[in-house]
Amino acid sequence: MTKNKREVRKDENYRRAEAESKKSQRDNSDLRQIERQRELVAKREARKNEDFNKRELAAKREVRKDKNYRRAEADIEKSQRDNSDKRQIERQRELAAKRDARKNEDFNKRELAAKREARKNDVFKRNETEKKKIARQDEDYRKHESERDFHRKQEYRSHPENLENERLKKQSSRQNKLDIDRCYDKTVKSTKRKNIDFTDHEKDLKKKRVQEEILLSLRLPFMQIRQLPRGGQLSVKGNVVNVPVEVQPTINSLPHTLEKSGTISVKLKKKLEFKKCDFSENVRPFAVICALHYLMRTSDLYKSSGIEINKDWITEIVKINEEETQNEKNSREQEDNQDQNDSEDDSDHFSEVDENETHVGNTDTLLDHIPDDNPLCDTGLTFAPGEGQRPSSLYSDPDAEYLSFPTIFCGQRRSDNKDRSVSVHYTDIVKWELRSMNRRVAQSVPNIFFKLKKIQLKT
DNA sequence: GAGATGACGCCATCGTCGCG
DNA sequence: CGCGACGATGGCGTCATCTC
Repeated sequence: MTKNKREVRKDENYRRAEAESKKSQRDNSDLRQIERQRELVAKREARKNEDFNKRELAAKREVRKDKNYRRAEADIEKSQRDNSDKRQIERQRELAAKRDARKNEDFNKRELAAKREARKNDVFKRNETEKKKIARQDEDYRKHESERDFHRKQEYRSHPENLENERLKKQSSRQNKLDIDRCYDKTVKSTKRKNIDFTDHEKDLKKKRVQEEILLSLRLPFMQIRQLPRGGQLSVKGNVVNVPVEVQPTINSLPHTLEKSGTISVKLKKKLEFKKCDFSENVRPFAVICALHYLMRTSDLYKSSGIEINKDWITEIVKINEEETQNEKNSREQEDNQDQNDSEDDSDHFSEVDENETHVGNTDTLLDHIPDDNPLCDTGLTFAPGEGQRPSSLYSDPDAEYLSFPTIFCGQRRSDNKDRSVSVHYTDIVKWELRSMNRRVAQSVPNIFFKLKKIQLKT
């Protein structure tokens, strides 16, 4: 076929006819487009060729020789330069802003540092925490805060590595605490802790008369204390009988006087039927009830006993106290001058007054009321505490000592051996208490005997 | 086998810090 | 100054181990 065509093309007529038909084809626009695309592709291919590039550059150089073209080019460059100027300005502005920001940062830093310094101040810190506390008193705020914290924690704990971190932290903190505890116990051996127990107690319980103490005790340790024939040493005979006592009837029958120093005579009997009374002393009902009120407020042991005090009386006392605090302010200067009077009071057994009650007016009222109280002294009140109660064993009553001697222990338990990391034997505690700076244990003969019996029982 | 003890995890709360 | 974020810490329940 091809061979035929070649041969045919040799014929001139045929060739002309072919060219003409092609021409007519090219006139067709569709065909032209297709051809143009083909040309573009071909050109692209050609540009990849360096020679073609060189040729193109040369062509451009030729074009630049034309003035108009150059002017146009310069204009373009100028506008580009303007753009770059604008950009520069922008950049400078940014820099300035950054500088400002940095300055602000510095300022902030300084401010923070100042705050940090301020927070080192205890007063400031206390104020801050106080504020937070006040804010946290609000129910809504607390709810909100705990919810927020809860969500935060949940989010935090969703990552296992955080959880692990938390665990490790806790572990190390516990270890630290343990170490400190052990070190502390090795060196100080918990005696200091006991010391704190003692000094924390309020002073007004220290100076209580024997019988006032008995009236308040929830337990009565009955024991026979005798003077030995030679030398007059005291000894205890037989066992200690621990009797639980109901304080409520005693308190109910005590007159609720408002005078602080008013005294009444109280006799204690083993049984009401008996004629002989074992103890007889003048007692200040005010002091007794005040002490009971204090014990009820502070002591868990007394709170659980369920004693009720007349509330009306308390409110009246509170009123009086408020008035007295005002008076106290007024008469504080005068009080210094009353030291002589106080020393006189101390020498007089019956007018022994608590430290808190050293007011000008008290001595006066005491003097005023002595004649009034005298008839009471004759009749007096008689109690038989613990009558009809069943004695309980010292074994089964671990709180007996605290309840028997409220003036020594102020209704507070000693810290338990469970709370100490090193257990301390009862004898060590007794030794410490007897040797303590505070002589109240050493001066209480019944308590010494009580301790003796307890140790004998334990061993 | 019962209770004592220690380690641990989870949660709530608190004090402190940073930011707007 | 007030609020939110954050870390420290205490309380409580649980489990494992020890002791009698």
